[in-house]
Amino acid sequence: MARPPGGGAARPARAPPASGAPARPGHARQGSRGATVATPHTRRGDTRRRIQDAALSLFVQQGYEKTSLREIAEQLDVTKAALYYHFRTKEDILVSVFQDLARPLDDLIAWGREQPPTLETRRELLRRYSAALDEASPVFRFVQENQAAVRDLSVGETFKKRMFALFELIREEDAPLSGQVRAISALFTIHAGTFALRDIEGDPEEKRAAILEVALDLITAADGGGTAGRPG
Amino acid sequence: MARPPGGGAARPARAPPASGAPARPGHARQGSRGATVATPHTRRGDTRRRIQDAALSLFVQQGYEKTSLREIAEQLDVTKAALYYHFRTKEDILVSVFQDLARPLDDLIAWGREQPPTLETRRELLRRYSAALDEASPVFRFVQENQAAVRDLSVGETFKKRMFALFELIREEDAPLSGQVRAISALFTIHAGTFALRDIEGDPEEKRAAILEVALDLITAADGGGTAGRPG
Amino acid sequence: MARPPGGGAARPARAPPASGAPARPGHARQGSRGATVATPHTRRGDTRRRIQDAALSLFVQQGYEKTSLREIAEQLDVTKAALYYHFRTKEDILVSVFQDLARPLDDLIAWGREQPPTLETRRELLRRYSAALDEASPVFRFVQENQAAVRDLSVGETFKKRMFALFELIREEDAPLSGQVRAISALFTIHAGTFALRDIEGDPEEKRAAILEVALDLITAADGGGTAGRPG
Amino acid sequence: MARPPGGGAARPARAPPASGAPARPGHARQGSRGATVATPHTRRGDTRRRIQDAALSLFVQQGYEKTSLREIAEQLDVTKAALYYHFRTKEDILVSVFQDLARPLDDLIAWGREQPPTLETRRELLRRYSAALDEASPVFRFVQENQAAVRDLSVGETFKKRMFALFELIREEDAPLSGQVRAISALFTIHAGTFALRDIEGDPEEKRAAILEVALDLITAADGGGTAGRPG
DNA sequence: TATGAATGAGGCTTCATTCAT
DNA sequence: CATGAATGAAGCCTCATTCAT
Repeated sequence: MARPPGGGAARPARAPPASGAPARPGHARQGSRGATVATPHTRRGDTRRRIQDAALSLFVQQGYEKTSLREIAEQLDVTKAALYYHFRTKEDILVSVFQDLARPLDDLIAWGREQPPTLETRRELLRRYSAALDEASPVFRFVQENQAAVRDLSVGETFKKRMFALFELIREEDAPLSGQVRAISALFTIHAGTFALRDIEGDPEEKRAAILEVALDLITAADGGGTAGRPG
Repeated sequence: MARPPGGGAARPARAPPASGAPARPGHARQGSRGATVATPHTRRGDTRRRIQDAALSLFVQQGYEKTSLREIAEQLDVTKAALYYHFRTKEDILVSVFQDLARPLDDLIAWGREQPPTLETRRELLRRYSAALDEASPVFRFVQENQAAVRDLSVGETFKKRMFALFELIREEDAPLSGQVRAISALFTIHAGTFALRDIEGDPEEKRAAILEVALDLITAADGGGTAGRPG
Repeated sequence: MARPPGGGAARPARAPPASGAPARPGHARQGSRGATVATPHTRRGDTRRRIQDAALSLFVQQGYEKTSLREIAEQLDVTKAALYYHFRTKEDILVSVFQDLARPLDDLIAWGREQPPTLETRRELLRRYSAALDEASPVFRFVQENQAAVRDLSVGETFKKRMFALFELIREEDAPLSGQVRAISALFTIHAGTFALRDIEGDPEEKRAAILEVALDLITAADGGGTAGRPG
Repeated sequence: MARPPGGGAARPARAPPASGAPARPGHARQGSRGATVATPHTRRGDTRRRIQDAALSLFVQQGYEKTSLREIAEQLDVTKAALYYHFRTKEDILVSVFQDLARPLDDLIAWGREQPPTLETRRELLRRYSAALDEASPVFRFVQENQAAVRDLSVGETFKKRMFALFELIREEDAPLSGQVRAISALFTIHAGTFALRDIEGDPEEKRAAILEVALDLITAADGGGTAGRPG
């Protein structure tokens, strides 16, 4: 019977995306692939990827619930049935996008666990998180704006776990409550700030720097103890 | 029919149901009514309110898109058509809930505009915002978790405007970028912190205090300038 | 129990519209009553009439099926329930309008039956029919445009019978087929011509005259026999 | 999905179902297919056509508004959703039926425009119109009986335009008013006569002939001027 | 003489999904 | 590698109607 791939693990033989190699940098428009080294075949076997791209793009634009498979298919000029050749369900598309795009976060957490739990580690975590956000931005934004929809999707649980893990790495276990809050706040500052500042004036790079600065201050103050935002 | 109550604002003069008085304090659980003064609660004529309560409750639990009018009706043991007697559309239910529940935020903004733009005013704004959040929490949580769904609902625009107005009051117009970020961050700390800390240990009142403390520090530091978290 | 009148025959005591007196001439806009002698009470007990007027007006504008009781009620600034105080069903409203407005046609048929079946009688029937159409135009137009909708309403059967009766009076029983067709054609010319020529140029009175002239010619030719349009 | 067949005109190149060829002659009863050349009628792939047939049949029987998609679907033993696979809306079904069936009228108009505007042309137009009516009868009858319903459907405008075009061809531009009326009357005689005489005695072919004769007389008289119905 | 509240049926439409080809 | 055809469930909404007050 038709539909060999589709499954989570059982990918078709062709081009197993394997570890983490091609990384998909831009992810900007549908069908985007490598940047410098142009992949020659314009549309050959990359349908799966194109679906992911289109789906994410629409999910981000309109929300998960409000995006129908019809729309995704239409945007790609493919039939709905084609989507089902590549993915088992609508949720599966989302999951697959996450598997690819949330890796930076996984890597970050893995890295964090290997470091000593010093202030500098925590600061570096924030720096790296900020950078990661810049890259994988769509997924994060998607999660932020679709919390309710995503809550009882497998992806929701996954994501929550990761954020919590990150939080665990960033806070100082036995700091006072205000310290914990500062840690969370640092995280949120990066997270939400990134999106909130979009609508506001200024050079993107400068803005990112400012956000990071504030977050670092927060974490530093957290370390110092309750004297709020003042390490010294 | 000629004048169903469902109309936006222009309610008919007669039959003034809850023309502003009882303010609905808790609104936490479905069907919750007055706290101190026992409202008789005749279960007749309060259907409109019951719909609002049930709807909000479900919207918060499952998200706006995933909550169907059928569910709302079933929960109230009423037909769907009954909902349509009281409200013109699904969105209208949401809007009406907002009209009632977002007032604290409006009041806060109004108050803020009458004050001199001093640091102390900004601090007081944060304090009051924190208190308001505690009360109207469901609506705010709803907005936070349903951003995508709410984006192209009239309610979305409204809410965004209000948040922006609040931001305008809280930031110092010509502070450096990092100051602006700190202002936003203070707001988010209260906002998101309130929800994020729910899943975490500790006494609610203490947590609120800690969150507020951090936010106040942020705004204070913002005032001091770029020296991040350190006013002096 | 409420709802004393409503029924077809059992009208409330107040102002039994009785025979055919007030005739309702203009029927132009909602609430129109006598022309010269202004009825003083602007809105007292005439609700029944106002409903009929509004209903007919909407039925004509939008069609019977597409006009809802809500719309009628809204236009009168009354509740739907009020309509049900005056009429038992939606169809009843239509029926009542017909009862009042189709009388000219009944009278015409009655008159025709008392006359000798001469050509001149037939010609006079057409003349009077043309005049009747001008007055009761809305109902006729309504029937013409809502044939499908009206077909299985009691009103449909009634109307069909009347038109057939008129046809019987106008045709010459044992004329050749083409004569019969000419008779029908004469009727249709008046009927449809009245509506079709609306969108076209010219003075209304002149147009009516022209239509009548053609119809009279047709009936005259019909009388002459098969020699098509030539009496002599 | 990407390209459902339901699209208005721009059908995809492949899968050209009925791209103009078989013209669907009778279309009288539901499911009727070709007459002389036995179409295999595999009951597979002809669903679109079957929908059109069933729909027209029901539209004619009960009227457009009173025919629900449920009924259509039930009659075909298909789900409502199946209808939506083939057509985008209820109106679309109607439109598609028209596109196929109103062509004879279009052709007639096109032909008329190429002829010199002589009396004989006008007479031939009537003859051909009478023949066309006989064939595409259901659609015309449908329009006649559902004027109100069809008025604000795209199909209504279209049809009106066509009838007006035909009228323009048939009348003599600068004839006196009565001449114009005669032209319209000729059209209506064919149009309405065709339906009105159904309920009446006699051989169909004879009836058609009689109707045509009267119409031709009318147009001839129109040409002669005001002497109504008399060619000589 | 009406209204307020509600109902049950049904309308059109869309969705995620399936499966033979 | 994909399409064409279809389904069952459900969505939002509107309608004519009822009945206690």
